[in-house]
Amino acid sequence: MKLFDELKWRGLVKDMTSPEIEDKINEGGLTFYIGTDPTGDSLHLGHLSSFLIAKRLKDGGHHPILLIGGATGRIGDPKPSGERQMLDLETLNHNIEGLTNQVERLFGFEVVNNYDWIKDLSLLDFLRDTGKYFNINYMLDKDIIRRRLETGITFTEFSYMLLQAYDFYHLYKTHNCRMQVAGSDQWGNITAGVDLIRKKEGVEAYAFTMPLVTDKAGNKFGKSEGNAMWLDSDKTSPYAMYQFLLNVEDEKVIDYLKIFTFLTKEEIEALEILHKEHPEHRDAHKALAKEIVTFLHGESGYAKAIKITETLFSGDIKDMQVEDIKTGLLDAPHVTIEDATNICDALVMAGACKSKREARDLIKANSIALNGVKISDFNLAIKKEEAFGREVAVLRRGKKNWYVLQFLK
RNA sequence: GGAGAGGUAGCGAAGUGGCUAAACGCGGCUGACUGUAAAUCAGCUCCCUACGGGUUCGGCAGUUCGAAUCUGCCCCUCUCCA
Repeated sequence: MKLFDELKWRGLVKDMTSPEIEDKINEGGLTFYIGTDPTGDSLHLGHLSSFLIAKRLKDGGHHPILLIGGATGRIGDPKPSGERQMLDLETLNHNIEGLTNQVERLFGFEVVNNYDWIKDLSLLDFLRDTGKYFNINYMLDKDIIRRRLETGITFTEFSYMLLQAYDFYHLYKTHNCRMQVAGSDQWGNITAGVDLIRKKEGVEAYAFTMPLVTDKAGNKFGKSEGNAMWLDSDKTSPYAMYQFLLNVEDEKVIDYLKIFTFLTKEEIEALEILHKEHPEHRDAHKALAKEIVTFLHGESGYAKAIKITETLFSGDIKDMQVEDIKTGLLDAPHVTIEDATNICDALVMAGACKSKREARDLIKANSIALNGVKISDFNLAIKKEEAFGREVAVLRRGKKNWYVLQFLK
């Protein structure tokens, strides 16, 4: 299968600026870029799909550049819901460093920072040399701007598009970068860049977008309990990532295999058959979780995730040995307590609840288990002699939230 | 600068003097059912060391026995006009 057809098959192509892109992609040798603003110090699962496209293109003989928006990050890309909170310089620099290290480690892309060329751009030059190429009506016609006109948009965010267009132009001039790849929400910004290059240089640049990856309900994919699933193992453990992927909706798992893994068409189609015949075996889910966790955290990270999963889901915790519990719950929050600590206090200390009131609510709702046994008495004292090996007790909130209580020696 | 509309819990949205800690929907948490899925059904969802206490309806100051609801000033948003 040719590279472009493969991208199509994986559902990674939404809009293209030109049909020539198909040939360009199949030929190889193109320098292209993807961009991200340093809004966090790690990428998350929502970023991964477009970075993997870049990886696929790289493996197909193209040259990827990652642009980190040190400058554009100070402005904020307009989002539908309203103005962004501006980040201070210290946070941005911290984030840029984190992202750069991560991308170099995971993907091996060349990394550039647009602050390096935008910081010295004079306002007057910018307005004359770039602003003059953009009619306001053209800008107002962009989908994201149109939507924001209802609720309002500052001049600052309105200008974002011009900076991104300028970035593309700059990379064309300095790196002979001819193509940009992004999520579909970036369509307005990237076509602005394509137009700028054409107008200023008379050169055809290319761009294509990928569909936004969503869950079944149409929400952005990659959030658990409202938090992003980070690619950094310090922020989201291999186990947490593994579990998140294992619990993906049945209807979406095959789509995700195409988008997020390097498994071949044949391998994925085989998994699809297995999945249809025995959804309860979750072969597709396991493959998805294995591929991604191994890509991000290596064999050892994957092994760790599996080990913990086996500890927590393959039997009754009551029958476990101390050592298994210790290793199995390595990633869970740990807290040290005294003998006979009250259950509500322990729940708060462990971070399972925000207050004792909430602790009581959860106990009333039959949601709390101590050492595998449901609790109904909120005056209960957690005793050392009932603990595993007289040193470790285990709290569980709901089905999947575990907390380790370590007794003082 | 002028005229009008509006700011209610994470979000959307009722409520226009006491029965309101504030309907309803979404989201979130939890329980049941399952396959650690989805769908469905049920409970919880301002805060708290609770048969109780504390703080809310953009902000401040008033009117009143009593205010999210009335008055004044201020801040913010939207629409139209300039």
